[in-house]
Amino acid sequence: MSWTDERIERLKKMWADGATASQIADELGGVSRNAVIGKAHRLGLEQRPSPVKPGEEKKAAATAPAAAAAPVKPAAPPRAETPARTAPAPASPAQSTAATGTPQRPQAELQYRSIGPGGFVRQGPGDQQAPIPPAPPRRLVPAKPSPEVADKTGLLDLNDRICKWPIGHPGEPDFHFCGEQANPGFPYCVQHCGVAYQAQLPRRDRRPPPPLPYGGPRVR
DNA sequence: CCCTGATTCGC
DNA sequence: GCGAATCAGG
Repeated sequence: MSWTDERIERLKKMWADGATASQIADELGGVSRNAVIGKAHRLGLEQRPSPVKPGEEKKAAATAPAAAAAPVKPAAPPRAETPARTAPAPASPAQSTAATGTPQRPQAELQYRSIGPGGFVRQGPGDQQAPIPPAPPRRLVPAKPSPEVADKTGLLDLNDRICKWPIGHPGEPDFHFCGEQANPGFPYCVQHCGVAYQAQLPRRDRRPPPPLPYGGPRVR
């Protein structure tokens, strides 16, 4: 996905409105939170209360205080809205995480509700939330352990002392865990620790093909 | 652990 | 210019 004029406009607008980079990324789609932040900075728009910013200091800048013209900026947060607690704000279907069911940003005072391609509406605490459709009736039944996993180390067998190295892939019928004696202080046995923990090389010299397990790129 | 924005740097 | 990786605070 590329940065078309429209997408840049939306980015600017939402950024100015105080949406977080994640919200913007979700809304735009096809880009990561990092991409949004990177773009925002390249566009020059920034100056936002950052959790990591406020205390600005340099290590090597011990001397030469005169050189800097000392551009003092008040940096008054234009967004002075009081975080009025919104009563139970159910996530809209578009933004709910189906699998986990966990609301992603319940603390946000502004939500951007998509109204289709190219549009969204800002929704403040006072606004009405469209009623969410009731979930279809479901009866949950316990899964029966398949014979393949009978003797293997399953999720429920995990504890601090045994190796949690996954064998196979989640969802596969015989997915299980290593189950060996764990290396004390580590989640894996000695052997798997050797695979899991490797010296950090400079990015330049790193061998891309990452070690197992999983290895699949994160999918959204 | 989750979140956040900032920064770096290979591409 | 782009954005993943990383950093660092809450």
